[in-house]
Amino acid sequence: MLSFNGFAAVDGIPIYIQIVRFVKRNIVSGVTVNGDEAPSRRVLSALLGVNPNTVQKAYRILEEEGLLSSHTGAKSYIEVKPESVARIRRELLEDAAATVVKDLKEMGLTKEDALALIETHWT
Amino acid sequence: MLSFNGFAAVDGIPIYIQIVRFVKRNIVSGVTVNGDEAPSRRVLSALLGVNPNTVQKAYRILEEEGLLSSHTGAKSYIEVKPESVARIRRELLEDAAATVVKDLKEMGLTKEDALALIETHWT
DNA sequence: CCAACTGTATTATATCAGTAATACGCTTTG
DNA sequence: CAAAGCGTATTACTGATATAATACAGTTGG
Repeated sequence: MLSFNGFAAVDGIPIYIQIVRFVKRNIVSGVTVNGDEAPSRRVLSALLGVNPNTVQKAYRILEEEGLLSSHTGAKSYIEVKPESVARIRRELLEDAAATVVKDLKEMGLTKEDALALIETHWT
Repeated sequence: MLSFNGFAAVDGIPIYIQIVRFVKRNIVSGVTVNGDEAPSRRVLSALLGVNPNTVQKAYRILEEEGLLSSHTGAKSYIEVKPESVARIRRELLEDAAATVVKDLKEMGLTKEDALALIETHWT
């Protein structure tokens, strides 16, 4: 079962986007694998304290990206094809790297400053 | 004059928040210093292609944080007290570091993976 | 079988970000 | 002084996010 342990919503970013990202990251990390059962819309919405429609919005995006298989009446399952993982992994890493590099450079940090910062903040 | 060269808005995050962050980062980096003239609401809004009210929202926040001095009819100026810089610097760095560490760990990266990623993406 | 659960759809409402148009009073500059 | 530019305020509108209440059809387990 796909677990949402460790999911902590940040405000300012739409919840459904955060759900999508969380699932993608867990696929990339290998925590979530092909065939994993996804919690139902109703169950997850109750767990996260959001509306079922918000979860549905996230699930629909995952389905459109070929990462989730849904059929009326039946449970939903994570669907991970190897090529998807490579694509998503590249996508997420590029994005995270580009963002942090842009942010830290804008603050005038050198590469060494940046590396040291990550080093000391890695828990 | 406070320059917005290098400002590139990302979608998904409110523009006024991005303006505030951009100014703060430029203060932290020393590019923007005490007494720098800020572009008027109308000029900056035209430059960024957004509504004057959006810029006003950002400027109001900067003013409330003691980083901008505005008076009806007159130009606005950046107001940087040394203690502000230290505070903002700490604030922004902690935030950037915490975010990237959280993101990369969620994708299953080790500290070494993360450092290598930053290293190769630093331009 | 059938009740419980599933995915899916619809409609209504509230809030917020951002746009748009306009107005007013103050400061600065030629 | 007067015009241009400035900060500030107000109102109305759109679109996106999210909630809420239902409803319906398909699947599944006891």
